[in-house]
Amino acid sequence: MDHLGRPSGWESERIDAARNRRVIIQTSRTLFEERGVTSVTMEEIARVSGVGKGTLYRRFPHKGFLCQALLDEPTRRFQQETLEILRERETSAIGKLDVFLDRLVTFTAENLDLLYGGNEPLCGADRLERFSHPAYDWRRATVLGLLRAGVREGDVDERLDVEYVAQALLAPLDVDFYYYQHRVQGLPVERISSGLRALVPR
Amino acid sequence: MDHLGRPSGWESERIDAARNRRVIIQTSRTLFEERGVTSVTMEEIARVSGVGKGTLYRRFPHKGFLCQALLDEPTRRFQQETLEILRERETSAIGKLDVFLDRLVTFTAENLDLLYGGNEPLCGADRLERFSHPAYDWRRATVLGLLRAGVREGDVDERLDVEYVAQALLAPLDVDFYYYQHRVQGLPVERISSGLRALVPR
DNA sequence: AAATAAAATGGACTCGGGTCCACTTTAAAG
DNA sequence: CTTTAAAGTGGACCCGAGTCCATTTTATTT
Repeated sequence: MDHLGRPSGWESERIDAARNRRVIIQTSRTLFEERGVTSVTMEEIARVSGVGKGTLYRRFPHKGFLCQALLDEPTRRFQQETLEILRERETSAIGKLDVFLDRLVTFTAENLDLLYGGNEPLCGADRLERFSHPAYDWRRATVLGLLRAGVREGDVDERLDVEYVAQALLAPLDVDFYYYQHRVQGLPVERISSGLRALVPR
Repeated sequence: MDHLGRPSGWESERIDAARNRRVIIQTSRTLFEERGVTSVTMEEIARVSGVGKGTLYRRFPHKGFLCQALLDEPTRRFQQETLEILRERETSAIGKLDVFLDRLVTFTAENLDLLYGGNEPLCGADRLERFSHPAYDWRRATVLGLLRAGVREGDVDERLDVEYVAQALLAPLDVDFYYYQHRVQGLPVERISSGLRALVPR
């Protein structure tokens, strides 16, 4: 079972399991849209889906995984499209980094509710999980690669601690931080994007 | 009652209240040191302190406030000393910003456990609280002031969105992020400090 | 088709966070 | 020294997260 509740690898899913998984995801989507991620409880999702709590928790250890499942398709598309754009030959690494960061900002804005809601249950011991998540790894690796290319192309100071900076540039994209700036302070997306890009050391 | 469980302003605290507050704080300190913030429950703190849960929650709505109370004195001293250093006349604004960020990094490292533990209960609805906390305000205002001074002194590009950047520079100091880099990845304090300072746009 | 093992199920249960409120203590007023 | 009201107290109670496991369903083997 992978982290989105799908059968991983070759092993196949029993039909009752598959049915329940579909029902649970559909129920979650509806409930989340109706009342917001935060105010929906796991108990309720189980009840409305017509399954026991054990069944729900077997695949989705907490609400965050449910949000991830709902974000699965948008995330794939986002990564796909981004990779294609970055494959362009003519742009400089620094230019690509600009594009990448801007796209991350936009993606975050577009999926803010699910991202924010999915962050909620990541509290106690597992709140560091998000830093070892594949999607986060992908971001970090991409930024790191572009920074290194920037160094090679002479646009970035070679003395820069690129490993640190790659991560630090992602910190303002942390969902809570972003949510606060955007929803509470009312900072428009464009300002976040250009502000973030201004942080890239040249 | 202020956010550290102390009587705010002129109103005074009843002696039974004062006694319980002292006992609770002392108990917390001991339990936290013995077993780590995370594994101590509010129930336990109440029980060991010999007070009811209601009494505990009256002053400390959650474990985070307890950690804050324990960090109160170090925080004051830190702010005090920092202000004195920043009052120096000879240093440039950019130089002062360097010092300030470095001090923040050190402070975070020195108090990591309480800071990290205190962040734990900030989950559900109130996880944005940390961004409207006085201590955070102080940081943001200081960085903002120094950036503006930097613009005036000609060291910082005047087109920079200083409001955004002031906040963004604090994002990598977010306790979870810091904890992950330092404790999990093993990044030494000096690298975090110099890496962070390299992010300041000139 | 029957037997068997593995996978899946669901609800009872435990646990801690947090609220509530009837009761007690304090301190100020008379 | 009483009275009185406000402040403080503590434990019963509710709620949702998450675990556990006896039972049921599915898939595979014979």
